[in-house]
Amino acid sequence: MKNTRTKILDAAQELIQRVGINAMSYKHISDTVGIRKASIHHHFPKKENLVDELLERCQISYGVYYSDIVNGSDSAPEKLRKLATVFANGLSNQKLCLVGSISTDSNTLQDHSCKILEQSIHNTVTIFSTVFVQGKEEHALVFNETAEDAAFAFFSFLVGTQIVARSCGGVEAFHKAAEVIIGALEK
Amino acid sequence: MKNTRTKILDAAQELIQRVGINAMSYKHISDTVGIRKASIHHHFPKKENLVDELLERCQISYGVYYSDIVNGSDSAPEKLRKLATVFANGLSNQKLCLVGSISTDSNTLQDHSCKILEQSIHNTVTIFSTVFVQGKEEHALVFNETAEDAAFAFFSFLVGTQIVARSCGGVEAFHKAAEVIIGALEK
DNA sequence: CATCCAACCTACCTACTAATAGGTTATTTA
DNA sequence: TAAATAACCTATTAGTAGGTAGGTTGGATG
Repeated sequence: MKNTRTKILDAAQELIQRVGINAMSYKHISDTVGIRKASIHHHFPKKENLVDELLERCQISYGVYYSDIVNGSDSAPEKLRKLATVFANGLSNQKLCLVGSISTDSNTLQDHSCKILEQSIHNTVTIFSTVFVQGKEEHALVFNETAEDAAFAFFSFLVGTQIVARSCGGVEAFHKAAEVIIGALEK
Repeated sequence: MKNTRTKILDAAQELIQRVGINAMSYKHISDTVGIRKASIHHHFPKKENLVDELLERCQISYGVYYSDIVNGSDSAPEKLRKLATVFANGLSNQKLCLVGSISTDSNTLQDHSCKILEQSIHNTVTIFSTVFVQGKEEHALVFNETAEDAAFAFFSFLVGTQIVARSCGGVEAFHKAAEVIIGALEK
């Protein structure tokens, strides 16, 4: 059985991914988890504490998830397709990537949260860049700039396409867009 | 001299681009414009009316802006670079594309606003797609899928990179990422 | 058994939200 | 000049936000 703390984090994450960080409230979490609002403050005194821990948690969980794909035995383009599928799956549940969702509201975050967010993005890009190093070595991916720059571009593309496709086109539009970009990179 | 209605729209747009639609309030607009909160309700009875009009207005203004670039005499890749520069300029003022900013919070919008948002995205993609048609004809851009799909992918990429780069890397990271994607498309 | 502590509660606070009611002012129009 | 109208105001509403004070419960430890 999950403890209350984890239940709060899970509910908060889902809410942020669906409606954004500013539309998510302790009231919503309280309704979802079945606990009083004040009890959430017992676990996370301020909203920023909750956000910080959420970002750190997803950094670990998604890091492992991405690493599994990145360190597999597929070709580089195939790995990019698998990474895109992770985002497509989120989209099919109307859920955005947590980092992407929070980034949009980054101007309303505390300094400390911004730092963690920046670190989360940086770590994700670092994991992604392995695929581009592999792709360059195997001549399966062709791109200007460094592998890190390419990984940053690809991650940003996935974040943006998730956001735009949720409003217009859905999962189908997402997959076509991914095929355009991955196709362009592997020529 | 701008009339009050326009001043309200301008202030609201700037606020949404900076902090998102849910962190923007009539109070903020009132402080910015120097008018009472109730007076904003006189012009825009509900917040959704303001958002709707804002989306329609930006559809026209940005439509013209994009069209100027798209219908110019540059090569297709050069036009993509100019479109990217529009987003880079917004980013340098910490401002996101209005459509991108509102899309992130699309799950908290009224149905009618969602429809207009969808239409705005569709129109933008239609304008962008002209460049990809040109690029294919001139063999300056190479991509799978249709020109519309490629335009959708490119627009989504710009939206996402603006969001991610604002949290991590800034304008410099944006330009490098744009070079990766445009470079990949023109090979 | 006593006390300690985490977890959770009720009850409340201040600040802010969108929105409304109703009055004043100034400009335009018949 | 009189009526109508748009623009703006003050004052207030009901609801929600994040956050706090202080009490209850129940299990672990001395």
